[in-house]
Amino acid sequence: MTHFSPLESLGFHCNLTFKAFTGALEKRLTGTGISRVQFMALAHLIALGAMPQKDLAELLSITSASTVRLVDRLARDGWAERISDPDDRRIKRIAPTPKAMGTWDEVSNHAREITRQAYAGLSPEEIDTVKTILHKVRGNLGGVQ
Amino acid sequence: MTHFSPLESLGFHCNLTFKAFTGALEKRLTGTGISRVQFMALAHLIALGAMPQKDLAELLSITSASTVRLVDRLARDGWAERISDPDDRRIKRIAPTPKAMGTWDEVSNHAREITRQAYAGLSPEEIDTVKTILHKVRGNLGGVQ
DNA sequence: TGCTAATAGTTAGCCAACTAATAAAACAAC
DNA sequence: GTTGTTTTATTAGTTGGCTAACTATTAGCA
Repeated sequence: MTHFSPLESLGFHCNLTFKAFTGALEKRLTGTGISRVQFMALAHLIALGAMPQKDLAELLSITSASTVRLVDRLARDGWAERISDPDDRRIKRIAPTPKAMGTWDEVSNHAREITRQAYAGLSPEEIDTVKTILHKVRGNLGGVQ
Repeated sequence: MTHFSPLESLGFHCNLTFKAFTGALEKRLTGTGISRVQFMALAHLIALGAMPQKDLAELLSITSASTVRLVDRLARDGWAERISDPDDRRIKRIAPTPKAMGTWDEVSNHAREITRQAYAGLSPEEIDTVKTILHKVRGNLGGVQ
């Protein structure tokens, strides 16, 4: 019986590729005062507008407990704020600040350039194929689709 | 100009898929006393034998500082030990313990079963295609190959 | 109406990654 | 052979995941 080879595992390849993306993003974000995770949160908040903390957690695929800390840091750094919902006092709606919205065009351009760089020499069909197969793999594993 | 859509990003898909793998692995490892990261470290140590801490760091694609803490926990839990190299006293060679080697066949079987489960309904060619394209993407991004 | 369920957010404690600064040892060059 | 550089491991502090236990609020139903 042969042992498990981590270097051949598709999970390992996904981890490496994810690290390549995040590494490239972090490199470009240095000096902006926005961390990679804060960037992803703001991307959702600006694309979809203010939303309950729970919705943000689902979009980011993290727990609500982790989201508390994340929103703490976003608020501390002036990128987002908690707004109590008058209709349901359990809910804190997370809203991007004017400061965040004002710089977003410039900042989000980094992500678009990384995407362009990552896909160089690859057809849209190839990228779609990868996404489709990864989706199937997630389905097989019973994780997030 | 359209904004960045995180949900369509290949990096995001890779993160989700990686989470699906690690989630499945963590589920199967409950009760063994081995964490997912400890599992990956042991997989390298048992496949290749004892090695300097720096080599382990490279295989896991983490910094040497992170490796110190990881090996601390491996040693604390009795899965590996630091052995000073008599020829170069800077080096601590990390060796799996007999306890680790004794249970590895059984434990590593979990990873093989997860791989089988993940690939259900997919041809080996499709898996290879994904690995090849992800490799190209990493090359484009200038990260770890 | 009032008890019970479920839901949203928080806190606390852990694991695991990172950077920056440091110590110790080995190597290299003069 | 002393001095300076490089390499290996460590420490300290931050970020960002997790689970479990908790509070506050809402919703549902007898």
